[in-house]
Amino acid sequence: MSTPILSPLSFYKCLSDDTRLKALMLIYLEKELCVCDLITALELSQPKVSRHLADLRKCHILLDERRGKWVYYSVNPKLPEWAMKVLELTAHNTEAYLNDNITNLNMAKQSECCP
Amino acid sequence: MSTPILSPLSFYKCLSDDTRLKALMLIYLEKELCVCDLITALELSQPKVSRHLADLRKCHILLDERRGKWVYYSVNPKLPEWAMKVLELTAHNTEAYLNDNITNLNMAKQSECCP
DNA sequence: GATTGACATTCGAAAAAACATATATATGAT
DNA sequence: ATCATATATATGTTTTTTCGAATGTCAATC
Repeated sequence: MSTPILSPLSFYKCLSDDTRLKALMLIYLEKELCVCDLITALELSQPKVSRHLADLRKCHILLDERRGKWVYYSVNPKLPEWAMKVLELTAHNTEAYLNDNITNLNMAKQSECCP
Repeated sequence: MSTPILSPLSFYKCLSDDTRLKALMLIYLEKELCVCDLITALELSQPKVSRHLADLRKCHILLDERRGKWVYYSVNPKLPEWAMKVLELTAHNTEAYLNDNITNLNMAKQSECCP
């Protein structure tokens, strides 16, 4: 029954790293993504992506769900409304920042990573 | 004529420190504050406050204006609209986080720091 | 049950950020 | 000119964050 406590400071600390911010924006825009999608979209090593996703998970911004071999990440719908709106504003005003990654992601979706 | 470029990453890096986030929220809520107000409100040393204000100034989130002996800081009205809305959402949803500092600030305002 | 694929975690090093202290500058008053 | 006050910057140090590489775990398949 308790809503997860998310201090504004820990929220913004999560957004203050390039990998975390981009991963979060992509997941927000796509509703959910698996780790292999993000590795391709961000062009980063698997441990690096995984570590930053863990940060976002630990402060309850993201949820993870294993389905078979893959782990899917999505934005926690229980996020405070103000935080959700911040994500919305950011995602829709950072096209240039995300451009390359979205291109990579679309290519990833057409390949054979995850179903 | 050019609007100042503010990448989402550098914006959120500025918000990811306790001193900077609180100072920015207080300045946003009060329209403008001088350094001595912030020293009292945040209960921090002068160089520490000054250094973090400089960070916020350097990425164009804050403007500074000297009036006599005092330097007043305010939110840059040329901030991108999405960023301004993020400040609005944050300021009005972090009462508990700012509570003590607002109390301190009101006491500061009644004392003899700046006019 | 051994292996493979997808992902997570640990560890030590390197880089970045934050700190306290000292010093500099700018303004107004004496 | 000198001094006090308000603020900024510079410097050396400590703390935090990030990273790559290696290793561990879990589920599916052979």
